[in-house]
Amino acid sequence: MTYTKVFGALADPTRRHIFEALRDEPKSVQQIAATQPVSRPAVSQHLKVLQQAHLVNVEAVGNRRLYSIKREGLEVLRSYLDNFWSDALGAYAAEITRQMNTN
Amino acid sequence: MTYTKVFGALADPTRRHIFEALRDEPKSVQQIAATQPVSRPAVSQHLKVLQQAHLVNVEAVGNRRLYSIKREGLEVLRSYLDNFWSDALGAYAAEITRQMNTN
DNA sequence: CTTTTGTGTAAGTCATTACTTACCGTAAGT
DNA sequence: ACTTACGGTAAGTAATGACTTACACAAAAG
Repeated sequence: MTYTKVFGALADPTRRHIFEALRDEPKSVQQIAATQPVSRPAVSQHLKVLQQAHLVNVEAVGNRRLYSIKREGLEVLRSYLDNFWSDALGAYAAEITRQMNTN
Repeated sequence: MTYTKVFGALADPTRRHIFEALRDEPKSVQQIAATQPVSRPAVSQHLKVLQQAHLVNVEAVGNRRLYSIKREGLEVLRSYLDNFWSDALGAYAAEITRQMNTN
């Protein structure tokens, strides 16, 4: 369920670009929308999805709302990768692991 | 573009389950379909998507087609995570890194 | 050779989604 | 107070997607 949210959030190119735009510094909705080819409400909707995936944080500052990267979402992703091979490590998984170390 | 394919492929729960079902050993379409709540053609279609995302391999063996995990897709994912912070590391990214090491 | 098994693909349907414009409330500037 | 700036939400639309059944074809079995 959480995986679905995170993968789904990053699956859309526009949404991924918005997410990446926040990497260097927190930004307001307008600041983000100015660099994106979609309307301002569209950006708001994307930010909502990113928020539900625990990929961004919001902080209301005066008139504006500053969005920033939140670690939690990406950590879910990393744990998926880390757990993929370790869970119930069978013969085939071991074989793959061997390939990973070899190549 | 590649990111879109991989994230999109793993965003669907059914497709993710199919992918995970291949972790322990290669399986035929029927073997997979037997454990999944969707029809056999649906599984075929999911496998096609996973293939295009470089997440699975196919090998025709006699009558059947054995699907197996392919490393490439997940490696794309891992590199996305790894490059996320390191690319154009700004002040804010450094701050996040500090948080990651602190918490 | 005929039948069965295994799988991909076509076509159609229903739900989801990414987008737009229009509208509303709230905070800041004059 | 009035106006402008900021941003969330509603409503509608066009595209995408996940699923089904029906069909086609190759390999295995009889």
